Amino acid sequence: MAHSVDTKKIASIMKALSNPNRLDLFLEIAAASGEASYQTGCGCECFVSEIVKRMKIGAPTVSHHLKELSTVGLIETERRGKFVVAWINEPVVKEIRDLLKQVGCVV
Amino acid sequence: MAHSVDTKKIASIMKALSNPNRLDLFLEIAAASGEASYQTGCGCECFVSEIVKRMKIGAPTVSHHLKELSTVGLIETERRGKFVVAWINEPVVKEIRDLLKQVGCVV
DNA sequence: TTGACGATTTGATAAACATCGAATTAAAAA
DNA sequence: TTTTTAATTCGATGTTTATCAAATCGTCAA
Repeated sequence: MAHSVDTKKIASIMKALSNPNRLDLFLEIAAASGEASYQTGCGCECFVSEIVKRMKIGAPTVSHHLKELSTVGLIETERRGKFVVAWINEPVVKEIRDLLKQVGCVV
Repeated sequence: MAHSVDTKKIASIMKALSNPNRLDLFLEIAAASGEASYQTGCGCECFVSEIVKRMKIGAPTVSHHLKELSTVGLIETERRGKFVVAWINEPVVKEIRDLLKQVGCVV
């Protein structure tokens, strides 16, 4: 079985998670999504401004990272009045998970 | 449940997979490992020189990518006479897989 | 309408990266 | 020993990247 994967696409997703701060941001969104779904049924979204406060990088950088995560489809965002909410885009995460499942010894 | 993950470490693994050629290389090793294990029980290793021929980048670059994959623990390599063999290091792959399992809506 | 606040864009800069050709090392074959 | 082949190291180069400060935009509340 040949490995016919869209390498460029997968690589771009990996790249989006390859910066510590951006990965952190991603995991914060994931965690907040989990909480939201726990509290509200399944809000599965969180306010970005809350996360920004907890992070050690400035708002412009966060904004930049958000766009990068969103460009490769790992998250989705939406403006809600003054604020922005973000949530994980499951299918893309699953794509990576599935790829990694096929990797390695078949033992 | 807080997300207490070694973000730097995970990010460095993601970075190792964030270059298309390097990801390709990684997947080639994975595929060859699978084949080897199928044919021989579980050789789980492959000759790098074979892979190099199939790729569109030069040997120096491949060498550099191999080291990068190996530094973060995604693969292991060993010289065997004139050649070098490589194989996937499962535990590290599993680490990533496990992290992604926890990501997203809990639905 | 004006002020305040969250978010984004712009411009700049320093650091990291991918890649290559040339030189070098390691090991086998002649 | 000399030659060939696989792999690595070195040096250089052009590109991408993360980050910030300053400026701008969008939205709401006085």
